[in-house]
Amino acid sequence: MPRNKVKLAYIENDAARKATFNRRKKGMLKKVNELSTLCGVEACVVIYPSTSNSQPEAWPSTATAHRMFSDFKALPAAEQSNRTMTQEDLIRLRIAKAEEQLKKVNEENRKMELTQIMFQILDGKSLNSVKKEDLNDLCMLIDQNLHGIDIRLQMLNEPHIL
Amino acid sequence: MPRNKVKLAYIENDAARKATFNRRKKGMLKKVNELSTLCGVEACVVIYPSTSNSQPEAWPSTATAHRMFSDFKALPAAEQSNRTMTQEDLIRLRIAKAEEQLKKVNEENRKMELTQIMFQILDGKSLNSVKKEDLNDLCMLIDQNLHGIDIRLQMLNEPHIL
DNA sequence: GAGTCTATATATAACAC
DNA sequence: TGTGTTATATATAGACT
Repeated sequence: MPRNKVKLAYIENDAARKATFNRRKKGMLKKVNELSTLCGVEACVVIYPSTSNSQPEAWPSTATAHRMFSDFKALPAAEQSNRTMTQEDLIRLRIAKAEEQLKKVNEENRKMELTQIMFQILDGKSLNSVKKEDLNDLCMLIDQNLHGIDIRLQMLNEPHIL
Repeated sequence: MPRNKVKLAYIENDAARKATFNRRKKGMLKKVNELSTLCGVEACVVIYPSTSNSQPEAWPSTATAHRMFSDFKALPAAEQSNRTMTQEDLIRLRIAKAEEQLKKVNEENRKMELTQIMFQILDGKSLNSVKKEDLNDLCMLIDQNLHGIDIRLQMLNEPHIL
């Protein structure tokens, strides 16, 4: 914007994009803090650098996100006069969607956990150390992975497929 | 900051604070979107107005949160745990927000329903037609209303209170 | 309240180191 | 990479509608 007006589009140049990211991240967080201070609200920002492999960044902190959630539960129910059934339906829809997301997160976590256990076993760890409740799920996961390996072997044996 | 330089502190004046909140919220979200577009990152903001009884607000949309989660899947296992907690916290925050709204809607609907029944009875409708499960709540509501009437009668009888 | 206006405070792109 | 400098684009406080 200064010196040159910048087109609002993804910056292809790596160095320029990184520089802009750092500059603007700083500026944006300052804005968030000002809003927070001036207006007496709690604000929380999370950035996921989807193209790089760096960690997601959260402000002011992950702990704050936690606390915001706890505080929320303590809120007194306020008077709302215009609520309708239609609105209730919409809210239920939102809850359902969010719960679905939550389920996905949990499933993904479970899969990660089991994958790690699988690799530990492939690396020589004793099966005795695996929790009983993990074994069944682990079998399924290993089956899935074996299937992938199987397909690759087929492709190696039949190079014309490639 | 323009016209006058504003001191970075909580704005006591209600109207001014509300106006500033709306103005700056808009500006801040624009900054977040620009950062997102220019640098190819996913960003998410939650604002929790701790002093008022309004609901927390989240940006950008549910759809974006979905996509953020999908991107997240592709990351190596070691980096997952940190990200997951933040993501999960945000989703839980949204669920809590929606559930709180839902509770309000239900309470309000229930109260309106009972109030209608109460007026129908005052209008001569038989008590036999009232559902068993409504009777208890109805009594409480009527008690509340009678209490209000009682106080008004007292005030009429003792005008010096006014 | 929600817009519009306008003077001024800030944010920041390019450059240089 | 991370600074600092500077010219310019933006954001926005207060006033008015």
